[in-house]
Amino acid sequence: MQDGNDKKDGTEAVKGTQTLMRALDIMDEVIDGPIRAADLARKLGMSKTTAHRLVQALKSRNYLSVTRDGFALGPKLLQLGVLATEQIDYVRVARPFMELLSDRTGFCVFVGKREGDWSRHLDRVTGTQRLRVATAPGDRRPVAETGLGKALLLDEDEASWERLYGEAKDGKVTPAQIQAYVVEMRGHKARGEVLHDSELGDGVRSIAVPIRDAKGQICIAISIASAAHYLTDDLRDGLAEQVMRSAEQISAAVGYAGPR
Amino acid sequence: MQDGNDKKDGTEAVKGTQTLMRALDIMDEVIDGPIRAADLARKLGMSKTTAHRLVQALKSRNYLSVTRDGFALGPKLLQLGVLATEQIDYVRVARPFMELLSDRTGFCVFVGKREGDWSRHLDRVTGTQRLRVATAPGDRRPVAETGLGKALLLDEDEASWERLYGEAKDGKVTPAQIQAYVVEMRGHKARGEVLHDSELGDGVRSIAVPIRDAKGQICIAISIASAAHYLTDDLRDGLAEQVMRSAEQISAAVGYAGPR
DNA sequence: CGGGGCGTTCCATATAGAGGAAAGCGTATC
DNA sequence: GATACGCTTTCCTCTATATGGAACGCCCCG
Repeated sequence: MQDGNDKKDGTEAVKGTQTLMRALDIMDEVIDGPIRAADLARKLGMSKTTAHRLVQALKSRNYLSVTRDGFALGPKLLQLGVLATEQIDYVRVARPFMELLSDRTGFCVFVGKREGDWSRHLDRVTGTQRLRVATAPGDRRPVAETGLGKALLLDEDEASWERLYGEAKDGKVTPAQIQAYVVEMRGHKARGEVLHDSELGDGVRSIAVPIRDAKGQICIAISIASAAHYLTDDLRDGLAEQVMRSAEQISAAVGYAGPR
Repeated sequence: MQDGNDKKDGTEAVKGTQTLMRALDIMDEVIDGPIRAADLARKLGMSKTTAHRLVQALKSRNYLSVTRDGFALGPKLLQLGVLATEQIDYVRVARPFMELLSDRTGFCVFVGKREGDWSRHLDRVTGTQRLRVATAPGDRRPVAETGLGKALLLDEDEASWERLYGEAKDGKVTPAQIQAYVVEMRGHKARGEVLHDSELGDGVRSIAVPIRDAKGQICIAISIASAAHYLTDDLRDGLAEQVMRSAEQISAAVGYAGPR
């Protein structure tokens, strides 16, 4: 967080663009629902004249539309939204955050997406630790039995968890095992984070968190992984916190605006 | 087409917003895919400095993102796109165009959307003619057997046409009838317009055309309707032309950007 | 090494945009 | 029906703002 180009606070960033910035401020206000020009002027501390001029300009370009109770988001945004969806590359967006997370924690970092009943590894950043987890981009595993996969499932209902777990185990599961799995998933869901110990007996442990797109849907997931030996219980909370923060940042970067 | 707020040509509209307009021009260029700042300056006839400043400003607000080969649409647009989708009210957008169409043709104008295997009438404008078609907003009919419904089906495959037609007729159809229906629908699809004579024996005839959203999908349909007595064969082409033009305008107004 | 492309910074200038004032309009209030 | 309020819209003046030229650092290519 020591680099200076944060824009958390909001307003000052590039100088020499007052008009543009004010117009974009207007867009931000309109996000919260239709609003009248006079209210915009008040809220944003500009004259009615200015608000009016900007609003008219945005309307003329279809960024805003006029409704009975003020200005609302316009049709141009529908078009841009669809095109942006096509242009955005989740992996590329996630990359810098993965590197940051790896730098801070030292662990390997992975991202993956769901493909039907499978989880596909899309990218990884090898950490600084000697021990590396071997899973390579492109690998596919049953979605119910990896940390990344379980994070991708957090929005599913319990029936799906049961089905996918059963299928991952090829049907060789007892009702008690299924029940235990569901209980475990409930816990993950409640915390918004998955702690997973590999069932392959290789002692690999991972912490995975889902990433949400602009629609609020889980689109990919991020995880850190290492030997359980390194990823110890007392480190767990701190690390989980960091992974979740990274996930939140990536979610924001792909357009997620928080639960609404 | 005599109203003056067209913006086909492009640039001049509201004065006193050069900066904003230039920034939006940049957005329009970026729509066509990633582009570098220097190219933007050339294409839009501004100095590199200006292009740079605007692009940085847009990036700082996440309207643009940086990629290997230039600037691309940013994540903010994903968010705005989703929200705009929620805020948009197709009926309200369509209303003025419906009134215009009714004024010009004198016929009743309807819009409706698909609900599963049904077609739901959403709004209507009563024309100037004495004869009025009684279908009221809220009415629901099998999607395969109304003009509006058939327009909503133009993107479906032939298997769906067969199924829906069969279900609308409650299974009481001969293979020959089904075949005739499919052939008829093929014709409608090719022309992008549906001419429909009511099967209720009330002599009602309609011309319906689909309206597309930003994703290119058919979201609603518009139709004009009257007694076959008024909506005669020699009027048909001219009227169909007008309905299609209205549909195109509404499509554009809800974000449709043409086939891509 | 030198040339051409790009992104970025600096600065003096003109001009674009801010905001006050006031005119239309529609809707509430009495 | 008269008066008042709030919103939109237009006009106009002045200066803060955005502009573009010049110049720098960087990378790639020949």
